[in-house]
Amino acid sequence: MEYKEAKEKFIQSWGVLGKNWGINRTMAQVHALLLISPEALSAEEIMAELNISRGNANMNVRTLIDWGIVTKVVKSGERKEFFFSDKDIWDLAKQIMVERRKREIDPLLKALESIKEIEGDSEEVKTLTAVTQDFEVFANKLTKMADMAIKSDEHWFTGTLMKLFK
Amino acid sequence: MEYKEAKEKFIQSWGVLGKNWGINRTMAQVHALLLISPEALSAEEIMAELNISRGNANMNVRTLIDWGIVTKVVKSGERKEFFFSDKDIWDLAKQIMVERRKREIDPLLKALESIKEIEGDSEEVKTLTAVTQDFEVFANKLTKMADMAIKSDEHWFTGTLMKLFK
DNA sequence: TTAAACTTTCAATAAGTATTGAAAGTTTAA
DNA sequence: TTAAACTTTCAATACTTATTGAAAGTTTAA
Repeated sequence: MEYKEAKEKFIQSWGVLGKNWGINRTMAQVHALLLISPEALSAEEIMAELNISRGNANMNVRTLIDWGIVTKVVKSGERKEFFFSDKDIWDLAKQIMVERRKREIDPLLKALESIKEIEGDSEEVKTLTAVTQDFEVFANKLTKMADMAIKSDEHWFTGTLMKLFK
Repeated sequence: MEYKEAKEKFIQSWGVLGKNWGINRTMAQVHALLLISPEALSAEEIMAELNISRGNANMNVRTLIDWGIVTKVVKSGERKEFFFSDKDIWDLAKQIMVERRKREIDPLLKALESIKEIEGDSEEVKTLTAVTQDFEVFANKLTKMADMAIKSDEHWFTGTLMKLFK
């Protein structure tokens, strides 16, 4: 397979993946492009590679920077900004976990917490209470796992945990 | 808090959660409603509770059945169908894992597999190869974890794994 | 059979999201 | 300063996805 074809396939696949997981397709593609680029790229280069407008490129790059998975790079002698993505897939997964947890899980748990004390003792109340509490326990376990994974310096995921599978 | 308020809060939260994870909001809400209902509900009841049309209710219930997280129930003496969702949050998580893996991860891994052998030895080719292979390893590990979790009869998640955290 | 009770489909349309591109804003070199 | 080089914003618009509701399809009791 030629490089060009492989590159396009990778960017396209990453875009689909992102989309399925609630990330804007273009944002995922910009990220894919930076991920496979040995050197940092300028806005112009991103625009050209992905055939997107300046505004679109800017907006998505900025969001990736907010998420902490892309960094601005200044090159001496160059006026424009360049963008680079760390190539460590584990660091990437960690960042995404932190981000999504902050934006989604934490607010959800807060909402569930407030539901906890319902008045009454009908079957309906019992069911809602049970489901809510079960889910809370489940979500807290996931959060704990993620926390541990995120905080560990060594790659817990591929270390401690994976030993279980041999 | 009153039951009605708590119920609405739960359904609304579940909808937002679903949306963030690539699941249609209404489908998530239908599921939430069935999850907290002690008894199976009819299409009519779902329509009334969520203020949605017959077509919409039917379509989303059917998708939930396809996903294996909702079942049809027949009540003797009743002509219409009723719908019920298992209340075990772990079974639910398992089903969702199976579903999403089948639809998303497997095709992605297949695509990455095909990228593996690129021609050339430039920096660009090296980077693309490295990123692809790293990701493949990572995804395979996640898949393996999910597999193990899914296949285990006892609740591996809350058993074996959780002992690590104590 | 048949007709009432129900479920499913699907074209039209509403609602939600992403993208563009030009104008406004900012930074830098001279 | 100023103006060129660049970045950011945002209203207009294109694109995508979800929803409706009425018509078509199916099942069941008599």
